Amino acid sequence: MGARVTPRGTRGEQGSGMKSNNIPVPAVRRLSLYLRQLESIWRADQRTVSSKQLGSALKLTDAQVRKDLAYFGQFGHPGIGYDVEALITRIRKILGTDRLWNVVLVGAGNLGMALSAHRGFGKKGFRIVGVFDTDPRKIGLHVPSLDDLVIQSIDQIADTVREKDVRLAIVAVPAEAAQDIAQRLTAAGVRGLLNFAPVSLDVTASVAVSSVDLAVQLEQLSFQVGTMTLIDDAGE
Amino acid sequence: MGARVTPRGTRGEQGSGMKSNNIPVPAVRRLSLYLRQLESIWRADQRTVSSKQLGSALKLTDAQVRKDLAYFGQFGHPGIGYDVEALITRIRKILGTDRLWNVVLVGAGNLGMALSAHRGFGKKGFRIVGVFDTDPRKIGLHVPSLDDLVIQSIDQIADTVREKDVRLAIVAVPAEAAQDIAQRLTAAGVRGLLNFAPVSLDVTASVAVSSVDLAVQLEQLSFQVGTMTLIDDAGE
DNA sequence: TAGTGTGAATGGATTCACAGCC
DNA sequence: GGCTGTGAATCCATTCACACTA
Repeated sequence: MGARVTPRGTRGEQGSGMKSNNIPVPAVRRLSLYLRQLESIWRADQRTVSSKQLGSALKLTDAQVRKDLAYFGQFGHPGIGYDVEALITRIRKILGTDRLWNVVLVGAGNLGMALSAHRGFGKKGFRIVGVFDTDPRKIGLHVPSLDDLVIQSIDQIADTVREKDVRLAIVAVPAEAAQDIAQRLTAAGVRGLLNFAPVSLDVTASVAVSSVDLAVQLEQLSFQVGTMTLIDDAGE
Repeated sequence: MGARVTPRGTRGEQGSGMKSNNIPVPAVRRLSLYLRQLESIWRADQRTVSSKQLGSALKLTDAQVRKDLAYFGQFGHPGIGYDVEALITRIRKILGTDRLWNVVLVGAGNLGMALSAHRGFGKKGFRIVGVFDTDPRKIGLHVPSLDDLVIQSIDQIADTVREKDVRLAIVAVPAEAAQDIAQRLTAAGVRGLLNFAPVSLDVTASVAVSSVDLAVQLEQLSFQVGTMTLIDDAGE
């Protein structure tokens, strides 16, 4: 199972002789969407699905879907399609969500508290086992949605990470604090960061970072709406 | 200024003879990051920046930065670099954030309320001018962070969109409700949707959609951490 | 010397098209 | 007839390398 994602961006520091089929980054991103769609199809009591059907729901071609899935193995049955339940199981295993992940949340502001209450995480097997903040007025308060949790001081992150075998962290602190928090988290042994602060975090290559900048998302829409209008004006 | 983004995914319905330089989608995404970084550089009192410096802060090559910026015009001065202030102004204009955008927010749950309080939107020129929900117990309540706003019924969306010239909407409702809300919003004339519901929305081609699925983000980290560990085990 | 802008070359990802299977 | 898996072809994005400019 030596699946490896093609590096893109990070220029290779070393060139070992390992071949292994490289999986495109975009294919991995789509894998999550396939899973989400399959779960919806399963809830609709459909037990089998074709690449064409799966693709059209996500606005992808059937060939794209087949190729993506083929990167990870042979899941389909010619003439039949894919077994929905089996495919869900396989994709969960590939993504690593066939087990529980303990997660810590840093930043107990508006966004942090909303994230602590977010039901979607639990459904996918992510459990928030610690909430941290620097504000002394917040430390000690109970987290409403996570009833047995109390907001702790940042200094206690390392202990929690070790005790609860935490590998993922959510960073929901102001931009100025984010780099320092990232530093502390990686030093404590966290392997992946979901960053909501509007800064580009600088971390070791062995730590994965995924950033969501809410304002940037709106900015992209602003651009798209602007250019679409131009196209409309041109009379298409 | 007939900038057009390359379509990817949507197969061409028509083949007009218009050439125009196609801008890669990834370049547009990076444009927002350049802007964010430039604003940070400006706050650090630096007035000029090279493609190399801008790139290294974002882990991109200098060539990438130059090519991206060149898609939109000639901004740099050989031997000098880019004028930070001028470049900020130009990028804001390209992205359309050189003016205010009125935005509506649908869904007054945990996430919706956190988004209403998010300072990042205001800083970029996005103003929330209406908050909507279906829950009768919420309708009429004041939005704490937006003091002159009251939560309204979904039925009033169309009026607000018309009166306030709203083009963008944030969808923070449960998955089951999202498609219906998207439908109402587009019918009311909204041109771009920022969707937080874990579903793929089906809308007219003239409406832009940007989706953020928080659980999917963690799922991607789970995958990356999993494969990274495999690589570590292999002894790199 | 330091640095941009850009054609040409490279490297990846998507789509095509079809052999093979149910 | 319907559908997968996959090499080959195409399309697109990134990187290289260099002419050119301050």
